[in-house]
Amino acid sequence: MPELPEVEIIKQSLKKSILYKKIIKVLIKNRNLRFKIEKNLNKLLSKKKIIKVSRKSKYLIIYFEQNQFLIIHFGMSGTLHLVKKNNYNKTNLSFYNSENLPKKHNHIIIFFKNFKIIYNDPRRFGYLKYFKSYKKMNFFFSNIGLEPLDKNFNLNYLKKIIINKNKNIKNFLLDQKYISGIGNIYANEILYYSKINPYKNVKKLNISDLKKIIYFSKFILKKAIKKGGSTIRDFKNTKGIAGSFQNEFKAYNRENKNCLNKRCLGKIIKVFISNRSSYFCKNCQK
DNA sequence: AAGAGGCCCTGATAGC
DNA sequence: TGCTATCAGGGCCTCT
Repeated sequence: MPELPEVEIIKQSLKKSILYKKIIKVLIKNRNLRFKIEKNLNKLLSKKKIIKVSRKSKYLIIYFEQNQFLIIHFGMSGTLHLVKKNNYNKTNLSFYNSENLPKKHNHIIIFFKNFKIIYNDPRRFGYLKYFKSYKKMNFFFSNIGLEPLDKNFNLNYLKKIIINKNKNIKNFLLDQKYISGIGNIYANEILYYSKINPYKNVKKLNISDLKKIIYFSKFILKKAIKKGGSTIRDFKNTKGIAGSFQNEFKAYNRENKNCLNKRCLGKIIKVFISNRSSYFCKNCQK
């Protein structure tokens, strides 16, 4: 569930529980995520107090005292589970209730006084990374583009980044070094709302196209956040917060369904662009 | 040297 | 208590 809106939702719910709390210890059950997890993560994080929880595009960032940082990227299947020590006492603390905790793939466990946080990730495309200075973290982030919710994500920025690029707009929206935070779901939705064909080369986009992309990427991401993100795979055994934006998809996952634009008689088709499924209406997306 | 595709990995589902 | 192929919310790495 991890595009920008989903990570934002994780951030918001996590923040309430861990802000100003001290980590007791970190247990690494499997270091082999996308990148090998630092062996001494426990040593680095034990007794550290969390002073801020934030997000940058699809990354969750935890700030500690003494200028230290932990980022979490969720890959395709990463989730965080918050489990109270006494799990009979159910409170709002839980992001996912402990009884819905997956049995497998609980790779990293971070212990606090009265609860623990578990990083679960079946496919292991996600990872946690520690930085010992803001400068180092900043360097790590130096090659990702602005996210659409950034106030500087405007016409000038878009004009600047598409210069001399030879790429279709679908791939361009997914390329984190130009625009960050958008994943496959929201790329499809943004192009549908903007009425732009995913195959259209960015060279051929006119000013009106660019304006629509700016407007609708902000609009859709904000709306998705408001709806708690999108939950594609059914978390059947989870009573935790599930998103509802999937109920509002206009293009994604709607193959052969009617186009929802007024007066359009087209159907949504599914194609593969660079191995990622793309859904669009040929009729209105030109 | 920008851009396309392969690949990392597990699990769910469809079709046989 | 079937087996196999395909697909999934991401992005790094290699090759051209």
